Amino acid sequence: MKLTRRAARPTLKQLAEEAGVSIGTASNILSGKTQLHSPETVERVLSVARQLGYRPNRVARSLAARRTHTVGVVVEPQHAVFTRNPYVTAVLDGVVDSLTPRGYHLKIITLSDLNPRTLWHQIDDGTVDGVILVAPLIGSPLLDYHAHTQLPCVVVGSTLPESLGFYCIDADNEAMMRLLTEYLIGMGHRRIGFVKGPDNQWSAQQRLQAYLSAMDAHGIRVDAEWIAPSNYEYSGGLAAAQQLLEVRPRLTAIIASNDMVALGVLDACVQRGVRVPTDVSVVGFDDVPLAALAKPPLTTIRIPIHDIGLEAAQALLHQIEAGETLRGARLVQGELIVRKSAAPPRKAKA
Amino acid sequence: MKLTRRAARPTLKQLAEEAGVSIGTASNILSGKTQLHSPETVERVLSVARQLGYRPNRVARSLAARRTHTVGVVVEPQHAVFTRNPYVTAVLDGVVDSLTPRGYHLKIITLSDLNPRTLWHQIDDGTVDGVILVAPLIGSPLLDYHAHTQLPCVVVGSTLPESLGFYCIDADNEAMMRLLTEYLIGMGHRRIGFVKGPDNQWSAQQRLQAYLSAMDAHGIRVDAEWIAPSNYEYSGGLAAAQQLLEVRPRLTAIIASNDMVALGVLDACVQRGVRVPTDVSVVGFDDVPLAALAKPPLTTIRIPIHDIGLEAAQALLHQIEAGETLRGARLVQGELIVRKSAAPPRKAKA
DNA sequence: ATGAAAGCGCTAACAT
DNA sequence: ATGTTAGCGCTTTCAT
Repeated sequence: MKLTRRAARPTLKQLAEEAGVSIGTASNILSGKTQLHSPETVERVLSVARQLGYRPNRVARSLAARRTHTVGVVVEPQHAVFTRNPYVTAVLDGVVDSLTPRGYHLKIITLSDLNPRTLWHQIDDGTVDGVILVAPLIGSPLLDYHAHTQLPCVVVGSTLPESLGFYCIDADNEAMMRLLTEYLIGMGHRRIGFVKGPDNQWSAQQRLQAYLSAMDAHGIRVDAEWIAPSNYEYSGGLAAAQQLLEVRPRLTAIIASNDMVALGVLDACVQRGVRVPTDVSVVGFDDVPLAALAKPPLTTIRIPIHDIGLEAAQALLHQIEAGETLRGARLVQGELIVRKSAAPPRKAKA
Repeated sequence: MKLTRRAARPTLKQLAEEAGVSIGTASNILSGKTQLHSPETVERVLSVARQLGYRPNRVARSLAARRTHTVGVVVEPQHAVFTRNPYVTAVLDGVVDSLTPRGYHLKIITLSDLNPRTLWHQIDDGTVDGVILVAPLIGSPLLDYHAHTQLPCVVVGSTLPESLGFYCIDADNEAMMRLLTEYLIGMGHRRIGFVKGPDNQWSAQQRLQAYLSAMDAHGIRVDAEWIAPSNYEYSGGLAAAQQLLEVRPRLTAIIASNDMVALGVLDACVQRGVRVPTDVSVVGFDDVPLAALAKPPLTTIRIPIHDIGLEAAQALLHQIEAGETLRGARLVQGELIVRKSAAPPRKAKA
């Protein structure tokens, strides 16, 4: 047990020398294959490691083993502001919860530009064993994924067409939006407005279609002016509601295609003295944490976003470790959360 | 220009052969040192790279160059739920905005346990060039940082004692809380309650002290029951307010030590029929995006969290690239944002 | 049970 | 201007 110079970080080689074993032996023992060696050797190596403060260099390990134990979460520029994106944040939480206990690490890949020339260098650069694509957009170069890389991948938050060859985990947007629309219809609403999301979001399209088809199924003609666009954010809800509140005769309900938008709609109502739900019902989608805190508390569809992130990471690790490629879509069901922002229309009440 | 087998990912060596140059030449050219070589060679190498779909293996590059171009953001377990932590989220946004344009990558290091034996393996494993410590807690093993690693580091969201040897970027909690308290006092409030943050948060302690000393400076005796604890979250604000609303004679104002807590306080008031700001003034701290959306909109202190994250990343990159070690604290000033949740006490009004 | 040796794919001297 | 070579720190056969 002689004194060790604490100059630079010790390497495996130094450790092995100090312990009087070969570098291969040290490697085995430190990566858990202890049953291959005699108890005394194991003990000696471990104790020298402790004493030296040895820490394996994960970069070297990754290079040699061709495994990084890291997964990348790829975020489109449009989503990259976490502060405004409770959805991405919740997915991230789920991913972390799944990765951490399994010893995997997390790299955030925020695409600065979508230049197809450099895009794949950022994603498939050898530093990750697989990636999670968060809500890729319609028309995104990311959809060309399989033409550019073999990296295991799972998509979250967008249900992509089968033909693209992805494995997607997402809310069942259509079923859930149908449920929500029919909830309102069942209450007696007929003149129901809709604030749609960005045209380049798959989920936005699916939610819109489901609304449209539910209305149609109930024989309700949807006027073009009942539909207003938004950016899926608070500001978009605010603006959209200004427009929808002008419609005459009045809409009795407004479906916002996500909660942030619904919060904007709510505030627009307050600003114009429109009472919710007395004058107009407002509902959201996702059930982000803020939804319950809204005034009034938002009736919405709860999507288990955290669990989706969790499951996505699990599916990815499975692909990585089993070397098996998943395909198709896993549609996760949500549930209607009835709070205070929706009520039967006044006419029906009276 | 013959056909290339698209079997496995091409390596530098293959590329070099294909282009008829040495591996060193190829390396130089692909890492931008093009002026060392003849234009024809450069062109040839680049074109072969394009044609082969060559992507450098960043792991190998990192090992050889001993630079990963990656920074780690270290998050304590207590903060690790992004969904509930607008502060961390905002810091992250700032960090990303600073890193991405500079070609650095981001690794999220969420500590699962704080076992001092394995802690440093997670942080200093060769995969990052430096780290940002997000709001390390009082008593955290992270504070032993410098005894365990030489990795460049900057601390964000905690102003640590100088003696610990860190470079910290943080809000000037004391000055800002003094400002806030004096704003209330200046309005005529005397009986001002305080919802403190967790005892293991530096910022919480600093904010509490500043409140105490501001009150003292104005000759106001603070009763122990005017102070309630919280977890810095909505739920904590809710609970704390229940308690503070019982104080007799009544408090005329409540300072929440951050915005999430203030939102809880606001809701507790609503639940008990206490009007804000008519019956009691409520103020927050941080100015997270939700603060403006609260009912009523929250009077608070704006902390430029995003900029703090941005600056932290910049300071870190500076240390990494210049090899220079920073120390001490950079205190960032905020500003009072007057909205609707605070007003003079009724007595003073009448 | 242990050691020796050949890489993993790249960078960076150094040589030419 | 280009090529050669010695690693970076580790994993993993393959011998012994």
